[in-house]
Amino acid sequence: MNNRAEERRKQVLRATLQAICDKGFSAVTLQDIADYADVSKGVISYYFKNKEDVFYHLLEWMTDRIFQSEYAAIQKESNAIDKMRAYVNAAFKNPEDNRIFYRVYLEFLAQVNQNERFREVNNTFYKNCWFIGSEIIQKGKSEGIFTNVEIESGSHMIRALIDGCLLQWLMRDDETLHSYYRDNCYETIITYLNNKKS
Amino acid sequence: MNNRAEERRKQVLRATLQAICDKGFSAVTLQDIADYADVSKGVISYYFKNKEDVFYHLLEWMTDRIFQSEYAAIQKESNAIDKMRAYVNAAFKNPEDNRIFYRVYLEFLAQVNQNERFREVNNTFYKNCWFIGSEIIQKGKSEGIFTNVEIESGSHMIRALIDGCLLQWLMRDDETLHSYYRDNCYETIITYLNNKKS
DNA sequence: AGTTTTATTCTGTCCGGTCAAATTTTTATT
DNA sequence: AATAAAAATTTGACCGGACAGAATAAAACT
Repeated sequence: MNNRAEERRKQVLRATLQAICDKGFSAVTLQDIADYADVSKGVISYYFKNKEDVFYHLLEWMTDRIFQSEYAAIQKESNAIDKMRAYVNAAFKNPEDNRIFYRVYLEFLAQVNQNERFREVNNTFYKNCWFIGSEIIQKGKSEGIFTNVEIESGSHMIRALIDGCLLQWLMRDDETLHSYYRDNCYETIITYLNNKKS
Repeated sequence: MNNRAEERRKQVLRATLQAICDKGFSAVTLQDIADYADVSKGVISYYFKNKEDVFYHLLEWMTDRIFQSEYAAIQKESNAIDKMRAYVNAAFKNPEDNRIFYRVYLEFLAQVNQNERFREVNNTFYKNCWFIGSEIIQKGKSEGIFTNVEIESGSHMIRALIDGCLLQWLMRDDETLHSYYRDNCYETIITYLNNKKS
């Protein structure tokens, strides 16, 4: 069935994610992916054009999952402050899985300069992130807060801080820092959004 | 002479920097480095233990240069606000060269999980960055400003925002955005540091 | 001449992608 | 339902090419 193909593809992508996390982007071979997925090498070529194609679809799948999860989180809340909290929480949720995700995402980021298709996927992801930020700021403005923040640049700065915090957290191999960065990230953003111009 | 050796090493490192920027970390071969440096492959083996050793020394050299340049910049200024401005300016100075630098630095960051020595170099770099942030916040406190910011977490957030902005700037291939990110990064940090707790 | 430095060649390893054969699944026929 | 035929999927051996590092040769310097 068509279903089988879809299942296999997912299986290969999940295997690739784990393989990259363990061995690093450039060290992963087709054989590694096949081993992690418990299939033979030929299966990968059967369902994907080539290795680059596997990576491309993995990046697409990952960034889409991150966005969907973050967007769903803010939609559950009704006011701007809660939405902001939910946004940061979503970015930092699930420490163990998240670490794998962002570790691999970072490897992709490094590849973006060498690969036009990766760049396009990432640009879409950025636009989605900024969209979330814009929605929150706009909601805040409609509530009479966040009055001194520009929507566009504000949404850029929000994502910059989230990414910067995630990066630092990723680089410091200490699980206790997870909530530290999550909470400080949130507090810092709120302070920035709430600023009263002097 | 010893001098000649030092010169050759620098030459190889500079070539490696350029090669990684053009071709990507994992694609760079010893032959590439030799070609960029206008020497033969043997030279590299003569001055470095192996390819990984070249990369290690390059990372060390790069992160040290970034720190030295940023630290020198804040020392030229006398008050906290000016220091902060100088810090951000230093991080964003020299768009073209900087792009190469940070592009390659990003590739190293992605490798950090696979390489203990890289991780150590980067940890040192982070500590240096946080040190700069701490100095600025402390100076501010001694001037009676930045009163509501903790020194440690504040220095973490400052670097997180700088890195996040640099990352976004790097990913968006538009030279006009350089001053946009530099200025917004600075404004956002100052807003955060100056916050009046309600 | 002897030593250091540079250039070239060699060698063993590994990898991505292919493909023909084997296996499994689906469809058609009786 | 049983069987046969066809289609889809899976396998792993294989090939050509690329690379790191070693070995060797040549040149430059002292």
